[in-house]
Amino acid sequence: MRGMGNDMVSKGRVTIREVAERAGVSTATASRALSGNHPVPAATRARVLRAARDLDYVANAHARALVGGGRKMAAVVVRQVTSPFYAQVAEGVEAEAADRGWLCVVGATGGDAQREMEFVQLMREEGARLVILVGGVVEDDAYRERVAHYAHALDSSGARLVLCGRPAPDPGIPALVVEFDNEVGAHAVTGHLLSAGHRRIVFLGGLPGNTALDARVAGYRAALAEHGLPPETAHVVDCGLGRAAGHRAMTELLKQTREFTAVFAGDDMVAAGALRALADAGLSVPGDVSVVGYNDIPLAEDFNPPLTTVRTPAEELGRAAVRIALRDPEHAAGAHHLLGTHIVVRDSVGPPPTGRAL
Amino acid sequence: MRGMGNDMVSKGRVTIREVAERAGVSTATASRALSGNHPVPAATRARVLRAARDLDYVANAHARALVGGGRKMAAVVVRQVTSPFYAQVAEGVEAEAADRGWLCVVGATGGDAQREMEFVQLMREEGARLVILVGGVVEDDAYRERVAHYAHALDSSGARLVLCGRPAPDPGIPALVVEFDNEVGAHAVTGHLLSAGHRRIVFLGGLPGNTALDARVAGYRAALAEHGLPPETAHVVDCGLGRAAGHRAMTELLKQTREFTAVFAGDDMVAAGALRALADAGLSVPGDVSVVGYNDIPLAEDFNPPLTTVRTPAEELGRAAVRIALRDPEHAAGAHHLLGTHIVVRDSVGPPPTGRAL
DNA sequence: AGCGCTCGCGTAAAGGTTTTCAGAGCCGGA
DNA sequence: TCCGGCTCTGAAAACCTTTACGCGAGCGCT
Repeated sequence: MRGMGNDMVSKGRVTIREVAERAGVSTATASRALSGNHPVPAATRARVLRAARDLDYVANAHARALVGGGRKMAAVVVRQVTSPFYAQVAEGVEAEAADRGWLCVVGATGGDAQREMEFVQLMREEGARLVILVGGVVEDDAYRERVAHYAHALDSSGARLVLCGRPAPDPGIPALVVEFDNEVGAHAVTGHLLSAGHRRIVFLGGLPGNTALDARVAGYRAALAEHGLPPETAHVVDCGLGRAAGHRAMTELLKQTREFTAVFAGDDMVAAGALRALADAGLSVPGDVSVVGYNDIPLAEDFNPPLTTVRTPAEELGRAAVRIALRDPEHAAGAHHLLGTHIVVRDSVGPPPTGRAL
Repeated sequence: MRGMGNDMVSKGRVTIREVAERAGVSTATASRALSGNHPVPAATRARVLRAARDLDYVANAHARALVGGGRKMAAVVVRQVTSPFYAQVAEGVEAEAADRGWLCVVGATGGDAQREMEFVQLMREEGARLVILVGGVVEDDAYRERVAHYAHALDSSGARLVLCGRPAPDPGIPALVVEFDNEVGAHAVTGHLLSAGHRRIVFLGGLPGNTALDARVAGYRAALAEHGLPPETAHVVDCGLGRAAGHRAMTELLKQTREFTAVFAGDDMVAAGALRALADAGLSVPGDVSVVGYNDIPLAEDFNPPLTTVRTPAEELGRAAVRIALRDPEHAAGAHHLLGTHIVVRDSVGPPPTGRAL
């Protein structure tokens, strides 16, 4: 009926017992032949494999995990999968996991702490051995407590917790941190604007308490200071992230002042919104205003103009997270890894318009 | 030491036995109280729940799945997670799955049939009850055979297979199809160009054998024909998908001819590449050439100019896939569902330049 | 020839949960 | 008073695989 050979059992899954029976061995031998955990004579092995193929045998991962105590599964938790940056990180995790035959499950929280907790709980039930929490977050007491709870809970069942782009947990908390060096990236790109001659640079997209953004702001301020500019030169607009926020904040800013020649957007999506707002206001980039972004999302080179930005190799971040977590079994707990970034120069930065530079 | 209360067991996971013991009931009663599958007096129930909370009990999903025969898990398979369209579909699946307490795992194939097969096999082992294959594909014999194999294999263990944006399988194959009506979408957007006055419209991004693209081409041709234009008016460039392909093909085309006033890109990423190529050639959009895309990816409104395109609600596609698969248990096998699309008008279409319209 | 070692393989236990079956206690009706 | 039926609960089986243990046979060495 199914057209798949006369050996198909019509109901229920075929188990290792049936394979063993058909191969004329015990389930123990069949298991050894199939899993390769224990040597088995070639002839026997071939007979078992043959039987398994004939019956279209599929091992039951649950039974296997039950006795084996755990399973090869990694979980990656992001705010939303559709954000280009998070998608790249998730892809990195998935790729690195797949390379080692691990399964990768993704959870989206939408930024909701409740959903994050539920998902971590679910991962505990599922026996995930690696949970990777991705994305900046504002660091308050509730957050610290939550992470401490995750870390201990996962640790007690032998699983690892990795924080990507999140603040380091309190000392003693068994979690790893892998992130980009936001401060040097921001420093570099601010320096790029400074050496193009800009002196009045506004930072668009601050989010006080969010350690990733705070670090970028710090790098921005440091670069300004190193150029001998007084601290009050710094102008940080705390509008948060995302295209809509960038658009709104830029529009608003233009109403208040035009006393700036460059914009450092905290994120490429913010830059996208800002670029549109500038265009709507009849300003040309980089003729009237120069703009830089952060993260180098895949479409940044198609912005108008192509965006000068800081490349944060997001996929590599994901890969590094699983690699590091799986490498140093015990030693690494509490370790803090920083990944390098580099600036990519495109067409959105030019000299400041004459007469407006300081 | 852990600071989490004096009831923490230091080694190993706490099982339902320990919960039962502490609550003074049997494991059967504990299970009933915890899972809610069977009524239990409020007092007993409270005692069990209390014990579980005190011990930080976490159910073992494997044991549960082992006895329950399967588990609430959906798998979504895409070419790559970083493609905006696929990411949105995956997000839809994840969201709909999460709404029902299901787990969602994603697999990326990179377009490799081998990896697709391995992943489906893995899902069989894991006991996924729903596998969703997303994304157009060129339909050859090997493909049809592969899908037939997946469908039968999954069906025999009671799992469902959903094809999103893929060709319908041969009749009798137990798989559902959910996709957008590419033909009417393409028809509509072509009509939009026609009523703006364009007569020489080139379709950029054909991929013969890919049913999704073929359908768009068909809609494009049909709209042309309905306007009384001779068939040879149609000009399809088979460059495939992606930003790079669009850029290359557009650059190439401009070298050969400028006898067109509008471009219908088979996909927004192709449009992104084409827009850049047009800008590089010094052509203005929509002044010299009008451009439309397909899919309405999130950044389409930030293209230069904002892109008129066809909105294919990708997240809804993902949600619909799981909803439909889970709704009609038996009846739906082989069903073919079409989701509507609509055109979204932005600034990339204008009247053809005077003297060049037919 | 005899001893001991290795190899191959089968038996059985273990892993944690759900569920079936049945027993116990209780209430109400006859 | 007795019995039917209902509610609550516990013992035990079942789900499928892996692995520790042990046994028998074969082989090489003395």
